[in-house]
Amino acid sequence: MPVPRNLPSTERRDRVTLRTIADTAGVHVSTVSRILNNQLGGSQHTASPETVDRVLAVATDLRYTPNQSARSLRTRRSSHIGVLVPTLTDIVLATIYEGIEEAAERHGYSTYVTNSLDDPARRERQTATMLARNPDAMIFGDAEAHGDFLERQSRKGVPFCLVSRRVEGFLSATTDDYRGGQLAAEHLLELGLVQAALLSGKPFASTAIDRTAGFVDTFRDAGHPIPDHLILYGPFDTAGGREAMQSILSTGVTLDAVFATNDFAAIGAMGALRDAGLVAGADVAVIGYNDVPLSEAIPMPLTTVHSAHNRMGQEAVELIVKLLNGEQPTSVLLPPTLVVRESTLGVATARAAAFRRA
Amino acid sequence: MPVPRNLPSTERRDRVTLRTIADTAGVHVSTVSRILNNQLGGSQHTASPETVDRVLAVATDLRYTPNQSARSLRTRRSSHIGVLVPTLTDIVLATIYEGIEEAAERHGYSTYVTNSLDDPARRERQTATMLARNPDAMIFGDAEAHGDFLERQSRKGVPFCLVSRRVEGFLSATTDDYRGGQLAAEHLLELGLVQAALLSGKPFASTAIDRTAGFVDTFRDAGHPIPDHLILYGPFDTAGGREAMQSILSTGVTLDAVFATNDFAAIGAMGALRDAGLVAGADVAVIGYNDVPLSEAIPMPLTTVHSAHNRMGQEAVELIVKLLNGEQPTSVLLPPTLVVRESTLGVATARAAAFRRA
DNA sequence: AGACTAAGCGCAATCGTTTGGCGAAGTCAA
DNA sequence: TTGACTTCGCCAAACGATTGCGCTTAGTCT
Repeated sequence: MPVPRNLPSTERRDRVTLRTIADTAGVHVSTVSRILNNQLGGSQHTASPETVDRVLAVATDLRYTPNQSARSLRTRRSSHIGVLVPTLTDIVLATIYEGIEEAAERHGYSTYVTNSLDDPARRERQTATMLARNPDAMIFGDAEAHGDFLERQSRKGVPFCLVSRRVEGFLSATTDDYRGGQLAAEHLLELGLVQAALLSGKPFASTAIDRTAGFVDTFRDAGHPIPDHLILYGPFDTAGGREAMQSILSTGVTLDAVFATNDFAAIGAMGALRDAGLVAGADVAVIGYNDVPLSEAIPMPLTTVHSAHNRMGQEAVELIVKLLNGEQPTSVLLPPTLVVRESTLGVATARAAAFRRA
Repeated sequence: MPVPRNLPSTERRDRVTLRTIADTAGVHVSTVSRILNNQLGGSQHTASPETVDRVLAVATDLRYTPNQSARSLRTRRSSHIGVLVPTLTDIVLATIYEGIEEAAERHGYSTYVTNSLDDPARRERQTATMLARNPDAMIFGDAEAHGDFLERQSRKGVPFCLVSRRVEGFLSATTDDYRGGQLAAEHLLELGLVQAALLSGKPFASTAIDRTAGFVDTFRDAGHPIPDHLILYGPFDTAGGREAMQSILSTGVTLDAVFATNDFAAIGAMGALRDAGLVAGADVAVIGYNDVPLSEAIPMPLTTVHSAHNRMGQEAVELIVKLLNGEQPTSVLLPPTLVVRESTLGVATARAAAFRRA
């Protein structure tokens, strides 16, 4: 193998600073600074058009890039936004983060992200680390419904907003998870399915809480209340969803439908149904949440509730930008939509067929 | 809804700087600086034990956190590492990034990440943005086998290393993908399966190239060369894997096995087999790559090649740290392992049964 | 012609840290 | 007592950018 070529260079990279530009353009450093910054909103301190052109030419010629450290030392603004999410290995959060990044870049901010794994101690540590980097603002994707973390955070003077999960009284960009739960429930009820089990999520996350409430309320109002023992909480991934479903099935209940507050749990549940000799989509309708790419690509495409995750991330940044501009934005609540696929469509048909046969 | 409480605070946050500490401890600012930094490697400039204690006490008392901007303005070191990946929504890259983050934090570096989407123009832009933030080093997870990007990058004086994908002549932390391809092939050959199709990945990524080569070479050497028309390239996710498999099946070939260079493509392929009335794992063995969590949780658990993604990320950072310490590290190549699950185990048995019946 | 205005630009302080250099005091030996 | 060293800590100059203030000069008004 040849010698790697990407070693640190010893040669002193001749840095181009305001001074360099000032000297070659024959003006003072402060003039250059003003020209480079006011470019758009030329208000107070202007320079003659010729000077502006000359300086701009020199700047682009020398490929000037401002030293962010110097700039933020002086201005006390960093143009950084710190982002905290439960984990980036969850495609939903990763997608939200992509949206955040896109919007941040558009507004001239750069972001850095870390994951709290929903562990309070870790969250404290990560937040402290982020604050040490002097972000102009922060975005929390891992807010918990209870606890005083956000209270304390809001006393630190760094503005922030929430994304994905909301908490009453704090600015947030989320989707209407209660409505999402309703959509799922209405769909099942329209199909005539009334015996439902529910795989909820983390009990401290508004996403799980709201989706569950929307679903449960709708079933109750329709006259088909869901008994408590058919509602399971937990951090469900595919394996977790499978186990949860198994434990429900092991009680011997008869089910028409299962609603899981995330697609991976739903996929796991489908596995458990299969293990039990039931056909997901024919014997039991399965409905998930999030509409991850996988859910339409699996052998039994999954009915699910779609949310605009990328968009949500972008909205969070828009809120932050408004906040930083001194405006008083209000929380954003995006509408979810139902995506109907095979995993819920076969059951009614199968029932009808069975009925006819009988 | 109550008024959001996370608005920017107007109150001037009284910053505690070296000066604050110096004043309350009754020493000079430079003394404080030295004490806080030399703490470990007290070499030239020492302070008396009493002074050290006093200053340290004051510092922790006032909860001093150094101003990174000022520090990096002065030292020309940012303690930042820039990371570029194809996309964070791929769980493999997200896991690698988590490893990067862990190791970076351990070494006192912080990271920021963006995704290039494997788009050359975007890669250039993102890299420029990152460089403007003066990283001490960079990590590229989206290296392409050809092109002069890395060549040009190495002239910019910012050290870097590659992760996930390797390129001859550049420092990298990867797994032995050629070996991984071999493992997959050997497994199938041992099961007596000789008619294989191959869903390769992006033709410019060393991961796809090497895995493919390892697999193809092994089959060739065993006397069962794989015809070109059974090797498909493309950026395959689940849907893509499904389509690719369909197109192969539509040619009417008989297959013993399919090897996909990523698990999602493999899952898609299983779907296509099912559509064609074939049972994955019984009629056709399916083997994937990466061992993502989903692969063991699906109804037909997937045989796959496991790589230590988190570890790989950490190794990349270790390389960077060595580089920054002036050492000349050599590339890291982690060994993959084969994880055998049901998707390859039923075929031989089914054959034997069929044979007995005949 | 004198006074006043405003455009155009330079001056210098400042943000918080780091670090080479230097001075004062203490230690030790001769 | 003196000279040679240490030890401990202060001084001040950077790093690169921003910004309030004030100095020119040219143009306008009376």
